[in-house]
Amino acid sequence: MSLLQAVADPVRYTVLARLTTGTACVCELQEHFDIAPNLLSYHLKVLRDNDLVTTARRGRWVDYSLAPGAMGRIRQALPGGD
Amino acid sequence: MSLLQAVADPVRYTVLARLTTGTACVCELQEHFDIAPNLLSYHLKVLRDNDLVTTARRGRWVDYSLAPGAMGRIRQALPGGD
DNA sequence: TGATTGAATCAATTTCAATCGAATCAAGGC
DNA sequence: GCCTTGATTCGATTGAAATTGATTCAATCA
Repeated sequence: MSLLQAVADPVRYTVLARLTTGTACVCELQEHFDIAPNLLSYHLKVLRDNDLVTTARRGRWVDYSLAPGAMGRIRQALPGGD
Repeated sequence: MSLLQAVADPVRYTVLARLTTGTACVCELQEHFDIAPNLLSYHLKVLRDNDLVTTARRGRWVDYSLAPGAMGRIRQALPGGD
């Protein structure tokens, strides 16, 4: 799956949009969607596999953050993004 | 299909990238791909439906161009694209 | 007007990502 | 240890988009 395809999904798009404002645990991301936890986990894995997000465990919770340079890489993935 | 999803397809991405350098007829676009003509036509229709390209008939041929503001709309469709 | 070429449309199929359900893992509290 | 909670993984299913094959359209030329 290409970087652009990873971003194009509505759920993953919204996750990225949320993470631009700062770190969030899965449980908080979960509140933004009416989807099963395992489905959100699947989408988060796609973002991880594309190095768009980083994770850090905090006790029982896992915090997700935008990966450094993620937005730049996305912009450069556009047709005009030399 | 969302704007981002329209751009994320490899064929449509390459078409857009080519059109950033100027107008091209379908027959020329065809040379860039090893796909059937009707399949290319399908992808061009997706781009048309998303107002990313414009067309102009020139005799037997149809010229495709980037629609005005297409790149701006794509950039604004990104998570950080306010 | 009949043939040819470039392109678009249509119906049917295939393919792959999104979704679902159940099981598993990892950490903390009892 | 056992239970609960937050999160991930696994296998199977679904569904939307990509692809195929055949047909139709539009314009030019013999």
